[in-house]
This record gives sequence, structure tokens and C-alpha cells, in this order.
Amino acid sequence: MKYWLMKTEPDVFSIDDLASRPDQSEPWDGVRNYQARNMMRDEMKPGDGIFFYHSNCDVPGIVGVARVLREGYPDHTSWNPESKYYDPKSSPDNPRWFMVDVGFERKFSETISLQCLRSLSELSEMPLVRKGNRLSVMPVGEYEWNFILGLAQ
DNA sequence: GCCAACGTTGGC
DNA sequence: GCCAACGTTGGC
Repeated sequence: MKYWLMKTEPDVFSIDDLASRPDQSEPWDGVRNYQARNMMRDEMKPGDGIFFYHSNCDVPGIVGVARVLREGYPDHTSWNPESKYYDPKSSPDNPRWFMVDVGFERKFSETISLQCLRSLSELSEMPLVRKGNRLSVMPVGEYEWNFILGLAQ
């Protein structure tokens, strides 16, 4: 089992949105970055843990835990001309973009802010706290996973 | 294959 | 809103 961190802008899709879905799950569509795609297509497996991260907001940080429910499959929004995620180079026969299904697990009582994560030397190896990291899906080590869960009590 | 121009991300 | 960092595009 592996661990991940997935970023989302809460104005677009927040952990509360995930929790209030009828089945508390959501296809993680719209990722248009090759590194992130490769992880979703090739590496993420059902049962893997996900830190749910809010970006571009008042207090950016980890707000809870989700779980991979379904491994990578083609992101159909990529061949829908009506979608804002449309990519003319993607088609059902030759899908360019992939997504996973994500399920709600828990919301932390308080956001573990990026500022807090940056301040902890134990987490200095995380890609998240490295300067200029823009990946919306990134792996989390088992040590960091458990350490951060400890912060959340 | 290089690299300048351009677009996007995301913290601040 | 600014801007640094980084990814993508496309001319050559």
C-alpha cells in the first residue's frame, strides 16, 4: 500500500464537497500533467491513502484523508468538447489522460497548514515543502504519512 | 534537439 | 494582484 497527496482548490472542489457526495466518492478528473497522470495511471491502487490538500486559499494545507477507490482509467472529460478539460488530442481509442476514483475517509478538526508542515524538520524531504513544487499529485513516504497523522491526533 | 515565448500553478 | 517556478509549445 502506498500513500499520496492530492491538491485541490476548495473553491472548485473541497473535502466538504467530497464528504457530501451521496457515496462520498468522486472521479478525480481534469488532471492535465504528465507526471501526475503517470502516477494515477500506473501506481495508484485501491486502498492507497491520500492526504487531501487545499491549495490557493486562505490557509493552504492538509485538511483530511481520502482513499483510492478505483485504479487509473481514462478521463472521459478529455474527449468531451463541452468540458473545460477537453483535449482534442485525446480520444476513447487513444486516451491521453487518466483519473482515479477517490473516497472520503476523514476530515481533520484543524487544517495542518503548509506553514506548519514547512516548519517541521522531519518533513523537510517532502516534495510538497520544496520550493516551486506544482505537482497536483505526489507520493508521500510511509514515515511522513504516519508523522503527519500523528499531528492530526 | 535547443531554447525562447508563453501559459499555469500556487504561495504570499 | 504579483511573481517565481516550472511545464508545454513550436520555430528553427
